Amino acid sequence: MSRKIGQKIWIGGTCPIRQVLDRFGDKWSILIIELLSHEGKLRFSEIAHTIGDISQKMLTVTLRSLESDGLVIRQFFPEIPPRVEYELSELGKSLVPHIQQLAAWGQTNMDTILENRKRFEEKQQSRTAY
Amino acid sequence: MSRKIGQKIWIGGTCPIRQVLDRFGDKWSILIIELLSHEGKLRFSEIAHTIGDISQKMLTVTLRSLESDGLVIRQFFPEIPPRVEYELSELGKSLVPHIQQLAAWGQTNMDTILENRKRFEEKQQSRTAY
DNA sequence: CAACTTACTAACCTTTTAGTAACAATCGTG
DNA sequence: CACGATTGTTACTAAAAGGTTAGTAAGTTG
Repeated sequence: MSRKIGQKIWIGGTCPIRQVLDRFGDKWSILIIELLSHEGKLRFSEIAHTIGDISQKMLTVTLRSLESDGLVIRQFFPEIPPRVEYELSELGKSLVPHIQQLAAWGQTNMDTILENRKRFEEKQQSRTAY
Repeated sequence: MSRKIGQKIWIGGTCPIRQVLDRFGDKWSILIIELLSHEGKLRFSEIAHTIGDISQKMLTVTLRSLESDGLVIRQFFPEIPPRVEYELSELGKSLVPHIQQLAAWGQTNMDTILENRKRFEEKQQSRTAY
């Protein structure tokens, strides 16, 4: 309603879409947020096992960045062996419904998209390039 | 409601969040969809100028993939010099509100996130690693 | 006492993504 | 006849993202 387009408002760090994409466009952040939204508190190894194919390094890095931005709360228990629990902050929780909407859209429409893609590839041969 | 978690349901290509992320997690797709949703029909060069810092190659590649998936309609006019117009399909339009919700969340919360991040970095020195 | 545990860190390597530069195609204009 | 206009393509290169492996701490179990 208020944001004007047409003359490079998109440049720089001010475009909200870019900001969101920069923050959450990586491979794991949104996945972890969704997982925590379902499961509440989880330990490091529980997250690792549930996701299955995330490397230890990427889990560490992603959790640390989520913690740094205040989306996830990390609670450390100085036991042996150590225990760490992660859960969503209120800020993190506030993002969840939007993610779920997007996921729902995906569930509804991804089949169509994949069909379109296949059909497009098939008729690539008869493409009018110019 | 129906999707169970806890045993690697997330693996593979079935998780809807992954599917959406795989499709739209790139640098330009969502930006272009948002732009077209505001401006309606746009020519290649108009998109390029409005975004400002996209390379010709990435614009070509991104538009082609959006077209292939049926999110964008490409209309080619065999003139000299050639003219091509892009606009959102119905499928593409159906995605827009979800993107805008996410953008709105970003506008509301990104400042907080950046503050959190700054504060986190500052007290990194006194971090209890173990 | 060796193996195992958890949640990491650090060094290194590979893969993916995006950017740059050069060129194509075609017609009208100077 | 070289040039510009428009929408691309192709090959090459740089940078970012992510994966692999090894190692650490310190106590518990066999």
